Amino acid sequence: MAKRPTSQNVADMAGVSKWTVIRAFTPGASITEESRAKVMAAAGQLNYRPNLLARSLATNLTHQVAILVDDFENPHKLPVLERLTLELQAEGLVPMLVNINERFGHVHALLNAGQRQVDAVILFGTAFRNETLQDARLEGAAPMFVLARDSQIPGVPAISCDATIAIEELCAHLREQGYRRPGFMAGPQTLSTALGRRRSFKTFWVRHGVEHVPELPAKSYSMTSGAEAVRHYLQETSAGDRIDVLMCENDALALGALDVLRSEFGLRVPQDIAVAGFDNIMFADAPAYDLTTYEQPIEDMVKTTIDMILGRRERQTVQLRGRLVVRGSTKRT
Amino acid sequence: MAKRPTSQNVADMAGVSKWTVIRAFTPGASITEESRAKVMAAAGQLNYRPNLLARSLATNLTHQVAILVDDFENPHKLPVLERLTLELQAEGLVPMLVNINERFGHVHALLNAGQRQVDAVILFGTAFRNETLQDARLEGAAPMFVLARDSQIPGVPAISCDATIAIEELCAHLREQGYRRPGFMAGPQTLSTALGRRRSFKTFWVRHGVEHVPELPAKSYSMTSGAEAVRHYLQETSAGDRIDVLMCENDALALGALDVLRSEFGLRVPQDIAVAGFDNIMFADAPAYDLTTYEQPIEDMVKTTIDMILGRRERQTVQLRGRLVVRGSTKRT
DNA sequence: TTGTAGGCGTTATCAG
DNA sequence: CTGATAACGCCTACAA
Repeated sequence: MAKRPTSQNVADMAGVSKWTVIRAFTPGASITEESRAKVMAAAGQLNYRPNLLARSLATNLTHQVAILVDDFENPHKLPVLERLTLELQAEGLVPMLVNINERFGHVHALLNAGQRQVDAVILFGTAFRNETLQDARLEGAAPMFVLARDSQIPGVPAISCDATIAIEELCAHLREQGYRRPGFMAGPQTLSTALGRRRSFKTFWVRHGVEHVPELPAKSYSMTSGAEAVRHYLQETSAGDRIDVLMCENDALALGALDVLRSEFGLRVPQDIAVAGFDNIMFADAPAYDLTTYEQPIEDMVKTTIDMILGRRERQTVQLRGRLVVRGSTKRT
Repeated sequence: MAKRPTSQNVADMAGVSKWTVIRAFTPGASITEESRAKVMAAAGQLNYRPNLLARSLATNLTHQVAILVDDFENPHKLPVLERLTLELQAEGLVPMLVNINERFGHVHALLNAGQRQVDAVILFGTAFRNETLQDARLEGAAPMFVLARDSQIPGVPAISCDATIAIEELCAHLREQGYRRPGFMAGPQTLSTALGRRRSFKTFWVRHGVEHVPELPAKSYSMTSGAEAVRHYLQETSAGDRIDVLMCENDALALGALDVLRSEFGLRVPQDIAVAGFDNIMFADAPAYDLTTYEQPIEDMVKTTIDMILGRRERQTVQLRGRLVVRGSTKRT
């Protein structure tokens, strides 16, 4: 349990001043090879490494980035988190994971992050109100970024998947397969708009002559909510009036719906009703589901975000293009 | 983009010294109500909040905890991370999420965490060698804890689910259902021991007169590895010699196996072959799988870990009891 | 190239 | 109860 050695300790051992020690650890500082060697030898012996805390205090840069997540239910979070941490680390940044919920809200988190002097804040979640954040933004000096959904907050850029193109591609596929009675399962109204998927969906079908697109409202973006929503719909709708394809706002909803369609109502997918989702989460490709979906360009989104954080790219809302993944749940032929 | 106000700024405004300001923000410090009121008023106006970075430098306590994760493929990570962040935050601790992989190994991570002066390190992953960590432990002064698997590192306590009891319960259920030809799907040899599930499984069946328990080796703890392993087994084994129940070391393997059994070999579960897993991950309860499994006591494990971190509990390896979850994949009746 | 001040914003400790 | 001094470990700027 020896105390951490400081630059002074190393200096004493190497017979130089502590400033020379610091220079030895500063890339591109003016110092003789000889001095540097002496310092490094001593540092190696003492196991010295610069104290990043002290460095941060002096430079006003922590190299820490807060990631605010509010929906751990969604399996989609995992691959994004994996990628995000990976790329942040590659840039020497450290991710601080913050769990947002009723007890620990955004404002609280932002104030906290501010006190910890994080270099940036990434909002990676679904449920937050723009108004709340707008106030809080002033408090936390750190620049904010919204990941994987829209941002209506002025000055806070959003990095997301281009929903218009995505839905357009998806619907084109559905139409080509012959589906003409589409339905849409949307998450909570207030949040749903932030994803822009519902609007694009309706727009597409109206343009193709389908005036009425039934909507199946889900309480949250979870499997159980998806199950509930479709259950309710099927109970209320007579067989003749039913939709022939159900587009869900994300895969969690879609998989929940799929389960209910088959196990509770004995319907065949896609023969009786087709299903499509969004995100391409882990289980979407399992034979048990084989779900047609749309994959967000995770790597691209993450890299773009980090480029903005590091100022290598203009801090401005962008929509990136994902990839349509066609599987059995919508293939008639 | 105004600079953060400091205690000195507040002091000037309130007409006191900066130390008085600090006292106002220190619970239980000796200060008159009058002074405190003056300070708080000024602080409110200036939007002052103590700088945690400076505090950490002075106190040697960062209230940051590093969480080292090496397997984001496993859906089981998500609920644990959710719980972990939640409980850490409730104690005023901040989780630092570290992604461990080939490029960014444990030693690297520990050194980094050491430089950042984290108060503790939680190892939450499957793939790490004890030898590596043993060396690294000396570097990082922060106490380490192993979550959800065994620890063979002296001085590093492990908080995990009691595998012996778990497997015992699970097997008792299987035996009661009439299964007599059990097989076990294990992850990578080197890591598998750390979970203690394989050993317990064999022990149970030997005790009940089953000498030979076929083993299906999987390359990693993923769905695809589970699928591969069972595919290989079925191809190599004639129908008469097959096991009647397959226990998998975790749910990811089990679900992968289940998919292959049904979709590729047309076998019925549980009639032709039963399947059980471990962890009770999100999709285990979906009608498409309906997997019998064993749930780890996540909340209990997390709370115990945090109690140890905070020194509220002896830092010592413990095994906590989970819960058997019986579902259709093993129910004959 | 090297050494010296001074400062980052807080806490610990002691004098008044 | 309040103010002052020293320290935490590093960095920037300047002087030798």
